Formats: sequence, structure tokens, C-alpha cells
Amino acid sequence: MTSLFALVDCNNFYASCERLFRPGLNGKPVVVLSNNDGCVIARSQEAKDLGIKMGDPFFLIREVIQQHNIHYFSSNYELYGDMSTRVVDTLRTFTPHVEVHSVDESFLDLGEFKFLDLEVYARHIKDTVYQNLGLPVCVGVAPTKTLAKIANRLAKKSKKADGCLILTDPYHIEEGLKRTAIEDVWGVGRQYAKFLSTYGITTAYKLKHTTDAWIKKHCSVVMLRTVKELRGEPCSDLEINPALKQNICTSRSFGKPVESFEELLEAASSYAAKCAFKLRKQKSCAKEIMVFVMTNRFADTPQYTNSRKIVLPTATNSDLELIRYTKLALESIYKPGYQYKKTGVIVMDLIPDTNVQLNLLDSTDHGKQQSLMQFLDDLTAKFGKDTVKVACQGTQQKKTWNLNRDYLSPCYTTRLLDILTIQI
DNA sequence: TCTGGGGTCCTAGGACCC
DNA sequence: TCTGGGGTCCTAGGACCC
Repeated sequence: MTSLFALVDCNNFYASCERLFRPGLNGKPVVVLSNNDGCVIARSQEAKDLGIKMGDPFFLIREVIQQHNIHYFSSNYELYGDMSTRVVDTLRTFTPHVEVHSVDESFLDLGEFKFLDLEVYARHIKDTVYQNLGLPVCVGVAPTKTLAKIANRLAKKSKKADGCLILTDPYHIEEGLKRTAIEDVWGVGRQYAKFLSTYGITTAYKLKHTTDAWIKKHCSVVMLRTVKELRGEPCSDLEINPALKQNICTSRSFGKPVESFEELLEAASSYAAKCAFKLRKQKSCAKEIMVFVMTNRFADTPQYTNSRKIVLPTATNSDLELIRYTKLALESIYKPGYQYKKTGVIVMDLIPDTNVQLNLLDSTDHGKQQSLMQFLDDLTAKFGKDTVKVACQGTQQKKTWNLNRDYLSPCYTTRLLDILTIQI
């Protein structure tokens, strides 16, 4: 009984989403920028062809952008998240066995379909997503997830494949691996690619034919799994119900440097509230909280980075509680006179919210907190985020520490309420 | 002026126990 | 003063992914 996986991957996902609602941009170069419009995180094919690289700082490529009339957007995660959900909904009409691997990639277990004409089936998936949503995807099918990744990549690159590639025939697998550079193998990062190359292992094919003993000795058990997957031996199953997160982190770089404690606290409190919201969404409570601050490592100014972890007396997912300890932590690491660039809040040691053990020395009324947060979440669901918040998150509309998002597209598919509010 | 954010998994080494 | 070895738990840090 051999296994069979499909990897469905949206092409240039963020750029494609931006283009959906601006059909005039079809065929034109488009890039999407990271938070604070810092660097390029997505490119349309035309932008790639112009030599724009992933991670290129925006300010360094301004000239190229103007010269070739490249269209650029601030990242609009509301839009991408919504489109992502719709893609997955479409994929689930093919099989319930879908692993949402990232915002633009899903694995499908096609084990039950191996007697179908896979070529036809894969193309049907691709065409259906395009018909329903207008988003182009590529489909790679193979006996393991690692091979499906490679099939998908070849499907994207090869004109002949035209977006769909079935990699099940042993001869085709070998040929595919020969055409895959070592750094393009899933699980081989920059460090290992460099290391393996020094031993002449420069392709997926050569990696596949390296002995287990050598891999174990020089690499890791993780790499060994990758090698086995290249040989067609599945080491990773579909994860349909993802495990609850073990840590949740919310952090941002500031639009402008921040010096005052008050502003830093506004930002950190907002991130703590965001963590609390994410905790409630997965029905967890945190037993520890960590707050960090850092200055701009690229700037020629005095540098300072520090963090403080606090073990909470009672596990919680309340905005108020987490903000209280965020403030304590921040007070203990804040030093005046520095230009802070970033702060963040990480909640750790998460447990199900039904397993919270009360602490006798803790005087907080947790029942009251819980109903307050439920009420707050209801308000948010009804009226949008930040309808109600804790005062130290700040009340000014435009905060100095806010993100720069100067080139934001409208949230076409969500945020109806915002649009209404503006019109009123 | 301007360089992202949010995760996972594994390993090594120290502390501690018996 | 000499002085073993194995197990567990925790933490920090590295590598990777998208």
C-alpha cells in the first residue's frame, strides 16, 4: 500500500491576491512589501523576471521600481487570510484529508484516488480553484510530502507540465531529483546546503543516494527523514487537526523609533492583548509571559536588547492580566535614552483553559475576568477590532509606533463595517 | 528616512537525583 | 581524600519553514 500526496501551492500568492481585484495589473509586475513597507515578500512572475529578489529592501530598489513601473502594495493580511480560507474550502470539496500547511499551501492525501488518472485529477483541482477564486495554483503529486514539494516546484518551472506534475514513476522521480538543486529540497536550509555542497552533494539526487550512516553522522535525524522521503519512504503523515500552539508571539517593528516608556507600553500592551485574543481563540491559557525590547540593529545608534520572563501566579488568557504583567516586565527592562525599534510579547507554557489550577495566593477574580473577556470578544466580533481596549494600549488614533502601511489595498472581502463607518 | 513576523523541532549541556 | 554512572528535566540556541 503506497501513499500518495498532492501539494497544492498558490502561485505568487500575495501578489495574485492583490491582482484579483485589479485585473488591470494582469501581466504587469507586482510586488508586496513586508510590514512597515520594509522589504519585498512577494513578487509576480513579471517582477521576478525583472530581477527583484525576495527580501530586497524597498528603499534599495526604488529606482528599478520606477524604471519598470512595478506596482507595489503594503501587505494586507486580512485579504490574504480570507482568500486562503476560500482556497482551502475549495480543496476540501475534493477530499476531507487536507493539511493546511501554510497560508498558500495545502497537502492532500490522495491515497484513495491512486487508481484514478492522476494527471486528469490534478488538473481538475487546479482548474476548479481558478474557476472559483481566480487564483492560479500548481499541483504536485508524489508518494511522500518531500517528493510532492519537488513535484510542485517542477510543475511551476516546466512549461510542459503546465502547473501539474505527477511524480510516481521511479524513473521520473530520479530525473526530477537530478534537476533539483540541494538548496531547493524541503528541509535543507542555507547552512546544510553549504555544508553538503562541500562534500559534492549538490542535488536532491545525490542526497537521496547518500548512506544513512553518513547522514546520521554529519547531519541530523531530521535530515535522515528528508533523505528517506526522497527515497519514497513516507516519514511525515498528513496533519489534519494541527496541534494547539505551544507558544504565541506578537511583535512588530515600529514605523518610527520610540523612546518613551509610555509609547513602548502602548505597543507592548496592544501585543499582549493580541496574544490574549489568540489564546482565547485556541482555548488556551498561558503560564508564562515574556516581553522583549530591541533597538535598530541596522542603525548607527546605541544598541540595547533585553527580555524578561515572568511566571504567572495563575494561567490566564485575559487581556487585563497579561497587560498587567507586560507592564511589570517592561518596567524591569526599560532603559531611557535608547531608540527602540521593536518590542514583542510571547506567551508560553500554554495549557487548555479548562485545566487552569487556581493559586491560593492570587486574589484575582478569574471568573469575572472570563466573562469580561467573553463580552469583549462578542463586541469585537460585532463591531470590529479595538472597539474596546485597555487604556494603556493608547487612545490616540494615529500612534507613532504604528506600522507604516502607505500602499495598502482595500480589504475587498472583509471589513464591510470599516467601509460603512468611513461613509457615515 | 527606509532591512518582516510567527512558528516548529532537535540537540547539547547543566543541574539534580539515586 | 578518594570517587561511578545512568536517568530526567530544563534551558538555550541552532536550523529550518513560509
